[in-house]
Amino acid sequence: MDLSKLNTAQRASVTAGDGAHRVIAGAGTGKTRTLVHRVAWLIEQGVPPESVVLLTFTRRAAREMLQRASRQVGARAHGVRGGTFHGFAHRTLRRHAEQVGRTPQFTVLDQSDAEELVGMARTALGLGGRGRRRFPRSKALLNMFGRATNLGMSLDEAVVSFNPRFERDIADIVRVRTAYETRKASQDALDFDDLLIYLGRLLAKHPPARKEISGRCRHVLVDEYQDVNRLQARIACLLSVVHGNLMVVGDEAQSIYAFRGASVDHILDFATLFPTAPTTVLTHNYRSTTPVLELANGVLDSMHSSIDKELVSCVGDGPMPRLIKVEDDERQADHVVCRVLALREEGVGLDEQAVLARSGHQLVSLELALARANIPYRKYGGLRITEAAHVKDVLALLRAAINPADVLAWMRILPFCENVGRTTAQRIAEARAKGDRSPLSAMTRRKAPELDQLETLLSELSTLIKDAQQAFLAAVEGIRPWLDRRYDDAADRALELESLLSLVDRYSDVPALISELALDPPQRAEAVQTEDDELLTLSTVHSAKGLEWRAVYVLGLADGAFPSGFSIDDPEAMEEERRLLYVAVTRAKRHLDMMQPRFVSRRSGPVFAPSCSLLDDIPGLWDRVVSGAGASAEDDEEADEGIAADVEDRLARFADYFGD
DNA sequence: TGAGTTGTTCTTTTT
DNA sequence: GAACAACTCA
Repeated sequence: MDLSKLNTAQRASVTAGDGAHRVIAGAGTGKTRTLVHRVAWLIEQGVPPESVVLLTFTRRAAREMLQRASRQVGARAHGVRGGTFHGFAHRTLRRHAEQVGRTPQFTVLDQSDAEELVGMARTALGLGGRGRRRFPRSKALLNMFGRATNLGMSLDEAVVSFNPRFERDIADIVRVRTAYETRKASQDALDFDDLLIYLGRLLAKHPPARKEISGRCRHVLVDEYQDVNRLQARIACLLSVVHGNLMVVGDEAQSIYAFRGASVDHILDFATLFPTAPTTVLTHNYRSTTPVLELANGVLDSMHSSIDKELVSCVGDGPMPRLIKVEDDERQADHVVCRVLALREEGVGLDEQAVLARSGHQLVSLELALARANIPYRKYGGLRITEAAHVKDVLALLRAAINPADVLAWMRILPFCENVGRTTAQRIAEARAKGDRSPLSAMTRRKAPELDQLETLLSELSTLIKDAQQAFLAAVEGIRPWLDRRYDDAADRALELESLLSLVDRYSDVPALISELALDPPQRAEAVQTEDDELLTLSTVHSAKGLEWRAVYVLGLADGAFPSGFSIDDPEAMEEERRLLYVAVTRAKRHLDMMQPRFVSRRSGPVFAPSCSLLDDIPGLWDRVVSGAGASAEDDEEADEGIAADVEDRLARFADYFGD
């Protein structure tokens, strides 16, 4: 194996001996490369690949790393167990299901399943109703439960510290959670948080299970350690408790998941847990030019926390980052489209360019503009295919076929049939969950002949569970007549379902399909086949973590957009916004355009955004960026027209309001 | 009891 | 723009 291309610090991490080890790796300093070589080196030293566990933030990251490691040491690298904490927990719990009160066939609830189940528990307890004072919605409730578990605090504490306005409702909130737990147990399901909780509990409280599970983890490597929460940090430690080999890699300046309980404390306090553990710091940046890093360092300087490291470029000089003021979303989109095409002319391919935004919906106007300009793109952090209603329908069919206790699935598919509504669906679902196998059509009061069709379809599906592709095909065929009635764009949806078939063949059987899709739902864009191999990337900043492009555009640098309106009054949240900006700008290798609109779009319409506090707080901003030419003269004319249109618009509203 | 309509509220980032 | 509750009518 060739270690000569690594620098001293990287090599030290790669060839570190046994024990605990921490690597602090600034953006672009070859963190992934180091991990990849570490894995390869371990294998070359004779460590059995299946005793190495590589925990990453996304499954994509794990796949990529193992691919690269296999270039070093061959196919053996694929024997390494890798994936997300949730994926690892899922696989482990399948083997220990009985110990956590489930069967090995348990279902994994994704976010929306969990929300629905909380909603059912909530209404069943009579906590809906609007006559009474406001009670949190199911989404908010699930959020509270998640906060509590991921931070390792009680639900009471979590409500008091994060949702004090619901303090008076704590008793009821606790009741909902108890009911939710009961429902999950009775339908043999675990939600995302449960996967971590139960694995944590198993490791902490069942010594034989711990011995078995951790015994198989000779080396544990954790990527993006700055984004683990308390529960995940605990799991990482417990997994390595038998052999004592734990390597964590991260960058405290890139911690961007506080909203789900992540805390930099875990990487910062590593030395408290492992006093003798060495720390390696990677500081040489191989990704970006000096001007890009000057700006990144400026963002670091604007942070209040004491992150004390400057990135030094090993790439050299390049063009200055540009700050471009535009009028609004549309002008912003137009500018990006022009610039993307211009750079492409200069030889920067579409696949070397990316547009990043704070939230997914900020990309919408750009998508329209790209479509008009015929620029092919791929969007990350947008809709997942499993969020599409018709996909959920098909999956619900399959779920009901493999697990009759899956009340959520029944509640989704039963009302397809004419004369079956919520009430009937609920009655049937609960009866089935209790083991009642009488024919569906015998369980209603009204006549619902379509229930017989449904029953036939389900029994057909249950004979196909060993073959994910066949079963999916049959489910799509079976659901087609109902699609027409449910959706006015049924034809498009049917087409999309057919195109998903190619995606399904990577899963072995139906249970695998269901749980893998819940844990790692493909982006909707990924599912659609395109002939273009050169695609522009659109992404949220969160989903761009760990990636890099030659040219990067950061959208919506204005208070209310980036930073998010939710963060502006909260110093802690603003600190996270700064880290997000840091992540965004450090994705760029060479070209960086930051867009600052004067108006940001809200539901209620455009809102004037006088400034961007994130930029204002960067010391010496104007030494670090140049003011970009917003647009050509002819574009300015259009901008004037845009403003004139605004004035007209306002005048019309005034006239409306004052009753001219 | 199902089906369809209207009004209110909240609106981010992901496994 | 979606989720949810409350309403109406058959």
